[in-house]
Amino acid sequence: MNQHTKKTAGKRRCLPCGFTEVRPPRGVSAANTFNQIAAGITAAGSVALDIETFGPGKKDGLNPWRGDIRLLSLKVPGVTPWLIDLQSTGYDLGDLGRAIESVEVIAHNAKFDLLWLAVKTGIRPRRVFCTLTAARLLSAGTKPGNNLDQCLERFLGITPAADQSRSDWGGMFLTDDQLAYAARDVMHLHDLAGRLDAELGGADLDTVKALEMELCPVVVAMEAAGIAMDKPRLQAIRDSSRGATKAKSDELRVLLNSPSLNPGSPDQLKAALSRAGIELANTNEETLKASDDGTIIPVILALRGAEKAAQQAESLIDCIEGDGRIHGRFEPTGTDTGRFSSKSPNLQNIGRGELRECFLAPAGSRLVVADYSQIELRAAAAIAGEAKMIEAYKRGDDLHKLTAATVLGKPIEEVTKEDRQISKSCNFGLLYGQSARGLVRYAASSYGVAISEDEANEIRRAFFRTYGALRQWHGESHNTAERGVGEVRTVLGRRRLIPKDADAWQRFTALVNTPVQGGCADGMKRAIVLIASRLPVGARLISTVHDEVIVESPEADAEAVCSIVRQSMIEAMGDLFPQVPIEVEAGICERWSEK
DNA sequence: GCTCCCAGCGCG
DNA sequence: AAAGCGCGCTGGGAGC
Repeated sequence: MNQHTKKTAGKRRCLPCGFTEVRPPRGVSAANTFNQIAAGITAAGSVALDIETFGPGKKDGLNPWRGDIRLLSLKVPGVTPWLIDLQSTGYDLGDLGRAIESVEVIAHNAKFDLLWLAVKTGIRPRRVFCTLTAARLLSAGTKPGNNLDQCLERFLGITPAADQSRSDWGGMFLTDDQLAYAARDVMHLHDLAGRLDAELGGADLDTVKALEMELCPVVVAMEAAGIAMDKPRLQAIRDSSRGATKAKSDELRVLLNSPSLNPGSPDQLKAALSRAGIELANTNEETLKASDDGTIIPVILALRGAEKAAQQAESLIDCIEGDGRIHGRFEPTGTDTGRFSSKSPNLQNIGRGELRECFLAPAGSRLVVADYSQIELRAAAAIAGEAKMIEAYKRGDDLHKLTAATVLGKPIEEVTKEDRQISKSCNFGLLYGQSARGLVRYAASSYGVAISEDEANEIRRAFFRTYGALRQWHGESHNTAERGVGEVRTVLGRRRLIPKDADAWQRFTALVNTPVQGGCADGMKRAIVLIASRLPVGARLISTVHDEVIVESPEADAEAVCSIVRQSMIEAMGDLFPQVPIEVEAGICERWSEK
């Protein structure tokens, strides 16, 4: 019954909705309480965990380098939740921190909570069950919504309560509504995790679940580490790009005789071009290039390029934290296929030019940059059982060149650079169902190679004549798609559901794309886990871009780290695609661009 | 002032 | 009938 009494002073308060608030008055240590909670957690063997955060600015409450944790909510089965006001207790949790590190942590979006804990308290749990990750693995390819309320409702039938997540968690006193909300967030996590775990097992997703849960703390460490930036260089790029943007805009306004034109508006640009006698369906790069007049169009393209660079440089600068580093977020389950997505900022679309030179190793360190060579093509060859490709890889041939030779019917020594470019676009486009028309467009816009549709058609036929197993794999996939298949899996067992309303074409592309792209993502993730477990003290993973990883290493260890990374990548991917040799290009550099 | 969608474009 | 796949960010523009 004393659970239902409400004390206004002192460090513990119990309310009818059932939780224990830990909020010692100033100058009073919370150590004894922490010890008791630690004992409870250790005895339970697992703890459900959630934090509430706040910050001075709008989005600072989501950024551990700019905001603060207000509340740490902990729950073990059979005990009312503990709500710890870290603004009262401070971030040193002593034995409680060690207890949390020693048990399994259950959290919804565990990566978020773990990142804050790592940055603010140094607590780094290793065993994790993320209920968001579990829900996403189950729902990949569909959009049911996987936030905590939606999961509680879908998996446990619990109806959502008032959402307090966006309330002010920085106030002097937290409201009863806020505390009730925080308690509720951890209250059902054990049940939810249990239910999700059973569903994962029932759907044969145990292997991919194990991988993702192992990956979670590794990604947290990667985000916490961040990448060192050359800020002055970035500012110089921003300024010169802004200058170029301004100059090109002015030039364009004169050329088009429209002083008030906003070149950033596709509508306005299209209208102005029309007045100048250039009629276009839209103003994208491809369309512009197709009607290149040699005067106006190049200005537009140059403007767009400068604008993009200025924009990206500016947004990178804004993301640099007090430690001089960018701590981007990697989302291991951010895509339908199993690839990572990246945000805040997106580190997977940094231009290959001077911007990459701004990512560097601090003094005394080196970057070890490693990427898989043509990994998707190798995976496709393995999946389709394409002996011709596999044999070529085993011989160490240049596959793009080989494809060019066979498709164009030339001896391999007569293959030109342009031929190789065309076949490169064949290899990567036709693989996923690209049509002849698509090939024409792709070759033109990506490689600057002009071919006719007839030529493209002939190339396409020749490609599939050469690689018969690929053709057969596509044929089978078409048949499966026509039959209305509802899911597709990678070799590791990762599942992508195909929406009920998908047409046969969408099913087909999902069917050929996911095992390749997703399978490679599985291999990369296995490699990342392996690398993290093998790196020497002082070296750390700092980024990944689909088929590439970056490790920051003390200069003295760089060579050793380089071989660890290369070996781990080959090993991890080779297990999934043993039919085909895996090649990794790894190098040591001071800037990302130098690889 | 805010939210939403779109076009456009960077990457693998 | 026609169709490469997978992302996130930005500014413009519409609507509330």
